[in-house]
Amino acid sequence: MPTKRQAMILAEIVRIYNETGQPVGSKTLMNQLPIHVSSATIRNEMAVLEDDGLITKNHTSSGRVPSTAGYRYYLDNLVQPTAVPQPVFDKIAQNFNHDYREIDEIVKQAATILSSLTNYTAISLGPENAQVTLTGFRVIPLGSDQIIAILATSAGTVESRVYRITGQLDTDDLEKAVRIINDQLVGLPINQVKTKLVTEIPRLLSQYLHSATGFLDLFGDVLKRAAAQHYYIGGRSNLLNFAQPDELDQLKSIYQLLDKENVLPSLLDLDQTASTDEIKQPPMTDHRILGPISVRLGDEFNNSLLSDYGLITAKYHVGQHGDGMIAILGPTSMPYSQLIGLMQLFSDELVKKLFEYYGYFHTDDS
Amino acid sequence: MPTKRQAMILAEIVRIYNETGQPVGSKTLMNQLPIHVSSATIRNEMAVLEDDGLITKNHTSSGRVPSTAGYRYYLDNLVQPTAVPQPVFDKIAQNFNHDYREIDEIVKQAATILSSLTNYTAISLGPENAQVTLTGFRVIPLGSDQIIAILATSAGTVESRVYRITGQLDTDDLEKAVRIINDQLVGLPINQVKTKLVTEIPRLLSQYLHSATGFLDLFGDVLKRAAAQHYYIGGRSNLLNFAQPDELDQLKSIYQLLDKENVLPSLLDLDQTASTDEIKQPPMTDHRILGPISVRLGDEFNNSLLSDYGLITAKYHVGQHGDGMIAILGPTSMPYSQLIGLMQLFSDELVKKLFEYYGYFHTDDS
DNA sequence: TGTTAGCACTCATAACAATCAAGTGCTAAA
DNA sequence: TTTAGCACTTGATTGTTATGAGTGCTAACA
Repeated sequence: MPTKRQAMILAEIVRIYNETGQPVGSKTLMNQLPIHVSSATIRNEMAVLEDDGLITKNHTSSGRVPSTAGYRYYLDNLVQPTAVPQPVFDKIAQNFNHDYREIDEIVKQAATILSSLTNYTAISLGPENAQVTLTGFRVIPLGSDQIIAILATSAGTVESRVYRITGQLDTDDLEKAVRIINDQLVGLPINQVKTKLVTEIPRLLSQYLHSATGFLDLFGDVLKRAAAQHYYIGGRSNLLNFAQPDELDQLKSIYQLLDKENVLPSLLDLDQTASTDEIKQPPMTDHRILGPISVRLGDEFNNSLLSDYGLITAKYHVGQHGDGMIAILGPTSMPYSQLIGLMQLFSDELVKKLFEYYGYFHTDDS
Repeated sequence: MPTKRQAMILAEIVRIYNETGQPVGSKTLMNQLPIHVSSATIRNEMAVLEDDGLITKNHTSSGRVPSTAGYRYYLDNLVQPTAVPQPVFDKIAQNFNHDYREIDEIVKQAATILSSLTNYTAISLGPENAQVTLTGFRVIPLGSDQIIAILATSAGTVESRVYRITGQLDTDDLEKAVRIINDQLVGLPINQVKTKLVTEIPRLLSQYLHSATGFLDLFGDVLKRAAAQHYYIGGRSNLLNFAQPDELDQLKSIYQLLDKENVLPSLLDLDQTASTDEIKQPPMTDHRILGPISVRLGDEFNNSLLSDYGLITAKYHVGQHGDGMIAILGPTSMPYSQLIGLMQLFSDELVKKLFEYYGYFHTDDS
């Protein structure tokens, strides 16, 4: 446990290292610290901090750099969120000042704004709710051999997709099947819909239809799309801002990681399995700081590729419409105090915008 | 104009430089060339090639590297497409061996395969046809204040989107408007639909509806989406394979260029204006080689960012369904002979796959 | 006239030593 | 407990030298 003065020095090292990007020496600290002690005293304190594993040096005679453990301690105990400057606030308000027709537009825009404000890579996850129910399913024939399937949920999302009918299903059968789906499944949470889809529904359908498999595939497909987590990544190219030129290979792997579908939710501990199954093991080191915002650093990921990266996540809550998340991916060394302040404000603004959207229509009946 | 032997030397320089990435010296050439001349002779020939601007050297005593003009000459006169090896062919066939439900799936998959085969960034543009006509438009109410608008074209694409009705339009008016659209516009090419939409249609609608603007916006929006060029970029991260570590800034700009919507078609000289307006100026240096494949190099782009890049494009033709394009973006120095051979084969396979898709349904009525 | 051997020259690159500056650890005194 | 002082370490910078790949040119040759 560092003393108060040691903690102050640690915080100052974090601050200066973040500003300059250079290791911090005892002299620099002496000039910057509010207390007046000599550089030798600071050196002694730094030796203790280093013994505690909170700071390291690149070589025997270099300044000190916060270690991952040092950042961890800083984030858990020392960081103070900074107020967001007015121009930034204005920029957020301005960029969010559109009428959105889809939730996904808002979510996507959130990632874009957040990345452009921070110059890091931003990730946004739309609001999700385990209580989302199926509110309707329709199939409309288009021409002779195509149909469009439309599925609506209580979250206000509508998923539509075109399918080609290969002749196994005629129009009467389709209508019957759709009626069965609506009678049996509307009003149920998506999870229950999924389970019923493999238990009761096939039996029911086969009583009325010749061949139900084609239809089940189709419905299952639209359902999967409607229930899929929607996330967006903004400012991918910002990873290049702080990448080490000699680590291009690693960078490439990270890009591929980001592009790989559905890897992200697992990275964020929002693994899909959590919604259907019990949570098998507690999430990894989940150091809570300042309400819904948490930070994951380097070795706390279960992916060694990210050992030099940090991820700031903020969960947000949109009333009965569920929870979502926004995140910033950057180097381990980020201006956390500013970013955490920004994330607090930004998630509030996002929630407002989402409520505004949901406010237009009634989620209960529809 | 280089002599035959000079051309042979140029081709060999291109080949060796591509394999090794190193400047090519006279001795190396002496050993590799099929003709038996001394290195001094080759030096003399190289001096001529350098005077012609076809090769350059990094410093006074280094080997030679093809200049952009050298590549240009090579591509226009010397390159010989290589046959695609069987394993590569198998991989294409294997990766294309799915049933696709949408054209866009095929187009996207094409970019993915092409990038993974070449380790460069691949771009695919779906088939487009100026003769595509509107085949139908529908509006289906969902609940009390949402509708889904569905627009189908003769190209087989179906565009659907959800809109929120703000109360200006009641159901009767909507039905009327949809009927007018179908009566007046179905069967017309998209371009004509667009022009009529701002000329006759508003008058017609206003005769029957109280306020037509909301509906017109809606229809115009879906139409725009349906008529938009669909392209996909695969293997973005491959740009990192050959990027110079000291040019990360440039790389970042290129990533942003790729992410910027609709910049790509203009890059490919398929600017959208070309389809509606007359082509105002002839496309830039469009050196045709080997049928529908052409290559654009460095300074031939109207973007200085790409001065070190090359773009191999192949136009493909899917019968009456229109033309599309696939492209590979890589460094100026690429194994052109192999890549051109690959592009020829690959675009054929893509066309096959697209015909297979279109074959399922009849484009004339539907 | 085209080709070749030979040679001086150029330049990038690597290896090596010398120097410098930043910063540390430790000791002894206050 | 704090501080001044000092020896020591290390990375970065600079200058020097050697090496090697490759060129351009000249003169001899077919």
